[in-house]
Amino acid sequence: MCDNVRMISSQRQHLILSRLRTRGAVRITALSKELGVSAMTIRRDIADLADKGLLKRVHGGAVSTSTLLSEPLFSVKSQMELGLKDAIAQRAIEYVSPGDVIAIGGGTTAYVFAQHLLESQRANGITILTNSIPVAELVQALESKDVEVIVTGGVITRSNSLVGPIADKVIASLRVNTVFLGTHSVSVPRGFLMPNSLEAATDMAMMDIADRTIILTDHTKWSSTSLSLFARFDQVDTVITDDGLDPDSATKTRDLVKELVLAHGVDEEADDRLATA
Amino acid sequence: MCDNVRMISSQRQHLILSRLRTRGAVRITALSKELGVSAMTIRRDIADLADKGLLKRVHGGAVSTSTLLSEPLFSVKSQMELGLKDAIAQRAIEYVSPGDVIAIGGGTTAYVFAQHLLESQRANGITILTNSIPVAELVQALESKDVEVIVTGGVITRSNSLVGPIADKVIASLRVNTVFLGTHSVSVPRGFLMPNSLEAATDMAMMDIADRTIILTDHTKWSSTSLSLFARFDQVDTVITDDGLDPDSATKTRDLVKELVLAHGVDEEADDRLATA
DNA sequence: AATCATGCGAACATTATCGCACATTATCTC
DNA sequence: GAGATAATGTGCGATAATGTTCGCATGATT
Repeated sequence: MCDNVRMISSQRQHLILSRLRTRGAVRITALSKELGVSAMTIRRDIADLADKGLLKRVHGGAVSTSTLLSEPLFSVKSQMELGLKDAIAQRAIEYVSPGDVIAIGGGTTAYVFAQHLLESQRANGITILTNSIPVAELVQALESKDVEVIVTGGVITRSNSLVGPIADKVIASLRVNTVFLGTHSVSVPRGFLMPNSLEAATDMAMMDIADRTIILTDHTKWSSTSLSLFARFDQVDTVITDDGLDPDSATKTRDLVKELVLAHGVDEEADDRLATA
Repeated sequence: MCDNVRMISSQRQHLILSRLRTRGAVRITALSKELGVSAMTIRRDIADLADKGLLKRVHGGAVSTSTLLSEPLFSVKSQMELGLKDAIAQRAIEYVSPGDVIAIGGGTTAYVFAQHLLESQRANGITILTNSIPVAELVQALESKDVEVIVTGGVITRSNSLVGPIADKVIASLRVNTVFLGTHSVSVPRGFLMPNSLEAATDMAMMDIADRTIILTDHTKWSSTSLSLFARFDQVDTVITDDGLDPDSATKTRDLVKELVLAHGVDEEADDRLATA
């Protein structure tokens, strides 16, 4: 189709890595067809990248060495405590059933949750409402799935979330089973806070239309603080965090929220998913 | 673009860097055609810039030094017929004034237009309403100083556009000076068509809120056809295409539309023209 | 286990790109 | 304007990237 265009080799290799990050694995035949180059060229590209240790060669293609080593859609920040976010995401998936209509907010934690969700079987036939551009693009990248995505619209923020009156109005006209939100900080006993008051308002709008609210947040958020409160503890059904949370905060939080889930810590078994690919 | 005007080296080098920022990589052959200078000159420019550490030379062109870190905007499809789309985009920029509120639709042609617009000075203080996720991300990625972006929301399509009743409703609540739309096919004398009727409806919604409608489309669209009509010729103010359009279609189209602009494109046939001239 | 399909990689063919040396053209200076 | 100087274009052999062929290995299927 686009045979007349040739990409620079580094562009190809970059795209391969990009695919690897979103899909975890790539096939040589598929890449060859998609990029309009011969399979041999793809092999050579993959060999180069393997020499640099950026991926792992397997029969028929390549898999990523460390799944989430580099995250294209987010800054370096998301590389920290990635194991924690993975663990949290894995637990959160249990709260989704096939056919559900869910909402997913902005931020890296919610994004990692979306990644795990879409790789699992629970994503079958679900509908996702989101104000996060990365989440929307993620679903688009995995076109095979039976997932519908609705984007809220609104003004775009530095963190690639959509906020403002347009977003709030769109959200208000819809309804979802469960909303999954990240948070910038947790304040005991006040609740959950965001640095941006517009984002806080959009999160509130999402909670208003949801039967159930689930907060996804790693334990470091307990020690930071922010400007705008978007949810009190009694408005939240479940808080999912990791077991790095100190016992004192854990007990205090458990008294305030209906359910507190502690996902098991820093794990390196992220390669499980890749082995099957 | 302005092939008959010779740019001085610093202008060329500035443009190369600018391309690099938006696309992540440039190809010497493409730049040579686009700028109307020999490949050797481009090589010397790139060598200069590489000496200053402003880019990295690779076989066939150059890549941005920061391309290793982030390049989510690039897609293979957007490189097709780039010369034509670039020429069209450059002409279209003239229809934007600082401070304008404009709407930009989906598709690669509109995306390339957005790229050029944001590189130019005309983007100062403008507000962009778009239903294209790539366009929205583009503005975000460039950290364009003085540009506000509003995303329509809606259901996401294969082509990363947002459509459906939500998009239409959001659009209907706003108002813009000018709307820039791509099209899948041009039918003389019927009008402009899209393969997806939801996208057609969203394009119509954008036209409804705009004082002026401008269609951006390369000449190949005259020879294809689609399902859903979204605009008749008399509803459109300006059609911008490239001079690869055959004279017969050009005259017929000129009779139907208020203004037809033929941008001087650079494609395969351009070599023939240069050789004979 | 036998068969078939697919993927692999080495060797070679092909094409595109590179960069030198030099010709040409533009630009500047007086 | 004439000459000097810098910038750009051109031809060509060398080089790198990519494509192709084919024998062999691997994985899947029955």
